[in-house]
Amino acid sequence: MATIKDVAKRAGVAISTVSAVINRSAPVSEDTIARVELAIAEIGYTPHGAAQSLRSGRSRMIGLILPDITNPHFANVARVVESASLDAGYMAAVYSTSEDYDRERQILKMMRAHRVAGLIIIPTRSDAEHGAQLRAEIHVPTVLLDSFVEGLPYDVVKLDNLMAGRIATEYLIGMGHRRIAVTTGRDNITTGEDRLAGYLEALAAHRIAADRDLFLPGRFDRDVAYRGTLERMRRPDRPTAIFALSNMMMLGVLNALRDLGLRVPQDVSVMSIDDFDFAKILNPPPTVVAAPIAEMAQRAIDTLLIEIETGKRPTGHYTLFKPTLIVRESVMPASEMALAPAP
Amino acid sequence: MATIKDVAKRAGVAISTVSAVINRSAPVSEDTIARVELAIAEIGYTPHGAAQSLRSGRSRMIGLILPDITNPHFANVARVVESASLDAGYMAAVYSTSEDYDRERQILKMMRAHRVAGLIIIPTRSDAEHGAQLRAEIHVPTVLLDSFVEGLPYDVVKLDNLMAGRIATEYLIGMGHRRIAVTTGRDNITTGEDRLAGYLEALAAHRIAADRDLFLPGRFDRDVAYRGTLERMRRPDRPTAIFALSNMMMLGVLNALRDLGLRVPQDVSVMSIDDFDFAKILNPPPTVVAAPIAEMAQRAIDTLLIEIETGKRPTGHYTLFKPTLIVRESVMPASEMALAPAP
DNA sequence: TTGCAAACGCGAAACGTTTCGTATACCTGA
DNA sequence: TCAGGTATACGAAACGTTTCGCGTTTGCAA
Repeated sequence: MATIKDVAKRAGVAISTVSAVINRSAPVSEDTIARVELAIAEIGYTPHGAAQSLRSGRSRMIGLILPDITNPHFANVARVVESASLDAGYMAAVYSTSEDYDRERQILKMMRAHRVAGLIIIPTRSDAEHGAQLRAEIHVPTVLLDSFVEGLPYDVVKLDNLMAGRIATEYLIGMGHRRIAVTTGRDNITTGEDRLAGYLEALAAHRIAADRDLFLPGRFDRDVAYRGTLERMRRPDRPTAIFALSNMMMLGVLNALRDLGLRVPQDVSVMSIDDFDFAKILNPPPTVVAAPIAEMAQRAIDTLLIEIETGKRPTGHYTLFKPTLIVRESVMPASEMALAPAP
Repeated sequence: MATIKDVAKRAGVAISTVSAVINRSAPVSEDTIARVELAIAEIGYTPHGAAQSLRSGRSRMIGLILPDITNPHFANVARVVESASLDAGYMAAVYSTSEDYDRERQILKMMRAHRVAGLIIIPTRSDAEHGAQLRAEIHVPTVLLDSFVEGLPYDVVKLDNLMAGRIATEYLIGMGHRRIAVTTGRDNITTGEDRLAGYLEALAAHRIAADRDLFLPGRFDRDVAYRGTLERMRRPDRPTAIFALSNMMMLGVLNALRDLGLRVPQDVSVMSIDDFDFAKILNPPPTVVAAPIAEMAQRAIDTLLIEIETGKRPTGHYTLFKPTLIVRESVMPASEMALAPAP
């Protein structure tokens, strides 16, 4: 491969001059610039990234760590981050943790080995212990996306999850539902906790007693939500609506309902948080509270790039995005529901 | 950050000895190994990837270039590649082209700048012109996944698309369908061409005349397939079944059918190629011909890593994977279909 | 004409590794 | 005892850049 030396020789200038042209880092005459650029084009020279980052101490790589690229929500994030970083001249490395701590450590180690310039993390746990671990392993500008981790001084970009939970529940209540089941998230992850808090707030505002018998285990996992729904819906005192705290869990809920022979929304209304592309073609298309994923991801990468390029310390600042209610067909007024006999 | 020099000082050995320990590249006494490893652990040293690749000429990075990470098919590929490369000590950079040639060039340039050790490409065009372009821009071991590009000497890992098209069509014919519409792919992409060829082969084997009026434009795009289906199904002589050549197109077909008030499979049977996770919860769950995506991706990355590590020239070899028929509920015997009046 | 600043270009050091030729110490067999 | 081999450790060069301190040239004012 051609090196800067080859370019210099061909253009008849010093290596340092070529460097100055490439980086526009020192005044060079028009004439010389032209000669150098011609030489670069002629021999098809591309600067050696490793050499650049070694010498300059800046790496032009960023990392994106998320739970699972296979989840459309995260795939959308990846898409935006990837695209924005490419335009900014950075190479993005995307990794899925599968919510496995060892995997996460392995990934962080790799990021460290490659001296990434910055990191965007969608954490899978929010507790202080995990925060301490992360803090010990990360030494670059970092932005937390979607959720947050206690005791970490990084900037945070997330949805107003409390509000999302409240909006969804309010809508269900407004449709006359009183027995609203909810698939819960996981301990130590604020996303779920906040959404659940929003649910409880809405209930309280309408003087509806919260009933722990309507909490279905979910863990943000489709299969767990599936089993939880199956189990609960077979028991008496069935809820008239189910509120899934995430899109994956909604899929599990829908699946379970289908297997039970329960129709949506005639037998049970369903709604969830976080829209996704395929939602529209589900049957029925689900009513959801949607997050502006693309804008959030864009904000995260913008924030990160600014931090990297200015060397500015993170503010530890929250950016909260507002959710939107998207009404489709998976919820019907409680009064109109079929008086289906329990199976 | 700690450097190898710090480790050497702390362990009381030469830099080259530390290097030998890290890479197991030269005999070092047990005793020294222990001292060095202790020092590494104590100061939390991680080798500087850029320095390593600069000096050694090997980069421990690979690139995965695909059309769109947001498509579950490709997300699954990414997952496998990412995971396997991590375990092999490589960092994977995943990029979506959006089937945009300028984007692809930009990505390739970035890959070149970072001197990736190898590339896995899911091409968006198969023609010789594109092949020549790629060939000019790629100078590292490369594996072509899913499709292939004319005139490129790289190894290819793909589905037996002809067979997939044949199996799907045979199944439909076996269910008594004679007027089978097909959403076509795109020019210059063998994946679609081969699947279509399989369709035609099956028709011919059963002495059913192919009818160009049953070819719906698809371009592997959901929206195009949507519009194509809408347009065709409004005209007389409707097909009794639609064969979508990819999962995304199937989504478009389903969507169109839904908007037309046509039931699946009572009014039209639908099937497609390439299963995906959400398929199971669609209503009805679609009958598909599935590709073993994970195994294919695994094979691609394995092949690539071998090529990289052994420096072996690519064989230009095809690895063809066999598709599997998965019968679910979107196809019914033509004889049992509702005699729905045209809307 | 002279002096000085600005503009431009150069050379060499340094970034953190790997690699290779060489040095040292020890052991073996004659 | 000594030559020669083996095992281990060392030092320095090199990878392709960026950066910085210096020269040289040029333009302009006095």
